[in-house]
Amino acid sequence: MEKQTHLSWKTEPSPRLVRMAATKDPRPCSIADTLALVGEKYSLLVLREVCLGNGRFDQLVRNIGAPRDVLSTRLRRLVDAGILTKHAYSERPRRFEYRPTPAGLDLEPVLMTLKEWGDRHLHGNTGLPMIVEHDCGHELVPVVTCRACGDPVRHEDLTAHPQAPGWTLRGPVHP
Amino acid sequence: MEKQTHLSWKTEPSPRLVRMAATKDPRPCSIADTLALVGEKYSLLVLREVCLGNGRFDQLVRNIGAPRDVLSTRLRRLVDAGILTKHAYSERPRRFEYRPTPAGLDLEPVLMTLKEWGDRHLHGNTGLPMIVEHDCGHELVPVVTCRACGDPVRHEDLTAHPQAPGWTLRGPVHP
DNA sequence: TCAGATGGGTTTGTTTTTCCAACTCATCTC
DNA sequence: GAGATGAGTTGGAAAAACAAACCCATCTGA
Repeated sequence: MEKQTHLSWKTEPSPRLVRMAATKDPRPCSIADTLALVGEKYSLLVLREVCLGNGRFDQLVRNIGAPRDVLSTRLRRLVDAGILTKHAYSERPRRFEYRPTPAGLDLEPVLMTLKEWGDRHLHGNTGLPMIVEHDCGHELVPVVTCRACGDPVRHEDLTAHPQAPGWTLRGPVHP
Repeated sequence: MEKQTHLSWKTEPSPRLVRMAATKDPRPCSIADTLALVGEKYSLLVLREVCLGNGRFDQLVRNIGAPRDVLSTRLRRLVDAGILTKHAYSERPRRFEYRPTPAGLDLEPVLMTLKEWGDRHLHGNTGLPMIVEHDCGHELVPVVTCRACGDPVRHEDLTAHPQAPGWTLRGPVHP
């Protein structure tokens, strides 16, 4: 798989084995691609605030607890990525508010699943910092289901079909 | 809300306005708490590999493209957090494999929603790097639903009920 | 009227992380 | 025994995060 390097080793400058550092072509993957956009520190918290309607710079600083300069970098990136837009809510003095685009709102499922996990595993479902109510009248407990059959998705029911070389093709993982 | 600082300003050493940097008590939130554990660079990709069954150090290095030292730090942290376990798959020579704990597997919904977003918004649902098949026989397209009513969750149907001060209580965000 | 506060950032200097390449060490393979 | 393999660790340079201060236009209250 990394065979091409074998041929050149004999004549390489380095006299000892040079083992490759992190390969430059990692697995092509939508998860990685998404995280490249929103996986930096604070980015998803920005999205959380913005989805809650708290899109002003000082609200973000306060509610997230991020340094102002970092926040300002993140905001630029998220706007560039088409996840947020910048709205002027006042001329004279010019003041702005960040809001989610439709693509940004499409990231809410990520926030919900993160919240679910934290509620379950970090807060034991008691004394939750925030409760989200669904319009059906109940507390929202998000469940990921399969669009085709509607069933909740369990790890054992999944098989990965990688489209690129270098993948291990597997079904259930647990022994 | 930050009123306590008012009184002391007159006598503070700094002659000019000192505006607080990132407040030290950001919003208490399960999303932030979860990200504190798995939000560092590469952590969720480690989980991806491990859920796919590729839990050996060199596989992780190759498939993720992370520096070995960073990976080794991440692995320690994820094991400490109870998200991974380290299994010896060979004595003499001692060799290890990382596997997800049940809590780790519970993070799969996060991976799925991240993948969905990337598939939709970054790859236009064509030429996807990986297809996951559900046991029902169809390609898995994860949909987040409300456990109580079973309906897909839409942003407009949510209302946040923060349990801590400093929150803005809102329903639908869009104007 | 003007001292100070507010909103939305940028600048500057320091501390942490990341990154990369190389190194280790025990074992297995040719 | 020469070299490869797995699973890391080490050391030094580069990049990011951090904190505090600064900026500038506007508004506010005494």
